[in-house]
Amino acid sequence: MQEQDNDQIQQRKRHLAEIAEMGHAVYPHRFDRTHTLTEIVEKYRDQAGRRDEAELERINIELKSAGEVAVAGRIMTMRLMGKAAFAHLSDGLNLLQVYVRKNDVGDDAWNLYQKLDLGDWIGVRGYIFVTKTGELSIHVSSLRFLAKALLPMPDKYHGVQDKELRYRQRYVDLIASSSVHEREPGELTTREVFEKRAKIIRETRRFFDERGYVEVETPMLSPLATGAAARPFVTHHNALGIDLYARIAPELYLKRLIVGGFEKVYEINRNFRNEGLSYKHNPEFTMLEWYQAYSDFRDLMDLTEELITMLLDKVCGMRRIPFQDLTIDFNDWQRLTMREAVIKYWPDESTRPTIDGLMDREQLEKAAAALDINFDPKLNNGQLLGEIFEHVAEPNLINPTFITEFPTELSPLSKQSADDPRFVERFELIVAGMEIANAFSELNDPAEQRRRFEEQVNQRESGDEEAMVMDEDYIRALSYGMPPTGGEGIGIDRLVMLMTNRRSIRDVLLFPHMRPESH
RNA sequence: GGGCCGUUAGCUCAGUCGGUAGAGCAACUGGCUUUUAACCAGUGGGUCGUAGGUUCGAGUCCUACACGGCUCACCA
Repeated sequence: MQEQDNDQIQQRKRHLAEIAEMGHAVYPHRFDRTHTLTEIVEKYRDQAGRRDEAELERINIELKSAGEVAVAGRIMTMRLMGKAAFAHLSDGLNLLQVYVRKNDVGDDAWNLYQKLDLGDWIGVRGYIFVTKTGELSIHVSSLRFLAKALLPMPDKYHGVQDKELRYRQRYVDLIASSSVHEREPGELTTREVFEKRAKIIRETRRFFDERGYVEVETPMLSPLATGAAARPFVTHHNALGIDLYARIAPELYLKRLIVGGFEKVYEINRNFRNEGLSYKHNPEFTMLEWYQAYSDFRDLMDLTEELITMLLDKVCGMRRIPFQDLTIDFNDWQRLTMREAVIKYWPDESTRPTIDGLMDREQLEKAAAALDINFDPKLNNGQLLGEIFEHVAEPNLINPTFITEFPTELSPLSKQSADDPRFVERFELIVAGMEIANAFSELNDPAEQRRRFEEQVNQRESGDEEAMVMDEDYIRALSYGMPPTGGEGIGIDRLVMLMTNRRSIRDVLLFPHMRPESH
């Protein structure tokens, strides 16, 4: 707006000045509606549609007798025909046509109408009718100016195609995508994506609330960044004179609450990780975590299936959903151990390792070499198996699959398997090649937890910046006794991606992180 | 960080062999009282991402940079 105004902006400013000269408030304070546009559209949907003349007349007499309504919205299209005009108003979700006729609104309103531009906000009063082409409309009797759009609207047919513009100026994307004509069948508008996102979170809360979980809030800023393997953002607290970290996970705080006697808690909130951006990574992302006493990871698998199928039923209305080129079938839940998955998806018969081989250093290195994986020789066996799994199996797991039997080295907060201490009681849920959930039977032995932390500290000292740090207070909490507990985290953004068929996490974040604009 | 692609009017996009910039929407003028990607006639609108270079001449070729997209790496 600082740079030189183009002809369209100048024109719009002129129009605004002329509206003011006509005596209208150019930024009025309120407008009383009887309905939202969506309410009208939904209420009278059955009346719309092409009909013969007599039938149409009957319907319109009936609609007119119902009296006037008052609605408001942003002007998305305008068609002027001499002394009458049509326009579409938008409430962001739905469009409703209005019909303005000079004879019916009078000269003042008609003159005002001449000064309106695409994108302006107006309120109208009038009665509902159906046009001869069958479109539900409002026959306007009076008109009120509500606010000006000083900047020109995007192409009404194609909307905003430039992804950078869509992410940086989401408001423009939201305006334009509500009326874009060119859309794949079933493709959601930007607004609809975020309505669905809200519904997913709402229904998730309801799910846990109904089951007696208590929603809690734990620190977003804390003196230690723990609970996950990731690099943190650092900030400084002036009054205390200490550095604080934006949390990378709420895990250890939530388990302290289990120690304190909460039996079931959950939290839906942001985590922050100072790492790269990708189609499935954003530096801040929304995580659902919950913990429940007297449960183990098997209970959590069942609950996860229940939660996600409930969300699909309510949000998508089906359990077989399209995702990019794939179809994901949420009626088909698989359970595989990590080693079984590696063997199942191993690409080449002649080099395929055995189940036992995947626990043997020499065999693991041979397997990694066969896959051309460049691995750090400092990796331990568990980490190497994890690498191999991610290369061979993860991208191939399309339908929801619980991967179990994680190596203990990869899982410093999980309880070991009762019959094989090389593994922990943990699963990850993989869908469409993405990690959606991660859960385990929580390690509640403070002595063993200390040993695991010490291993992490050693790894950190040998250069692994993502290894965990020692958390003495957490050990102290566990020393007061934590009952057997299961805990899980679900990446909400990725779940929203699946349920709205969006390939990039940026498409399910209203304001994704971008490099700042250079001016 | 590497590779590939993109950046032209407010928006969506063309631009041939290097020869001085095009369309649709939007805007402006006129016409039109049930249109709907309204229509008909006419008009205006450009530092071609930025900075250099090659050339008689660069939107077009070369180099660097900026921003973005995709992808690989990283992110267990």
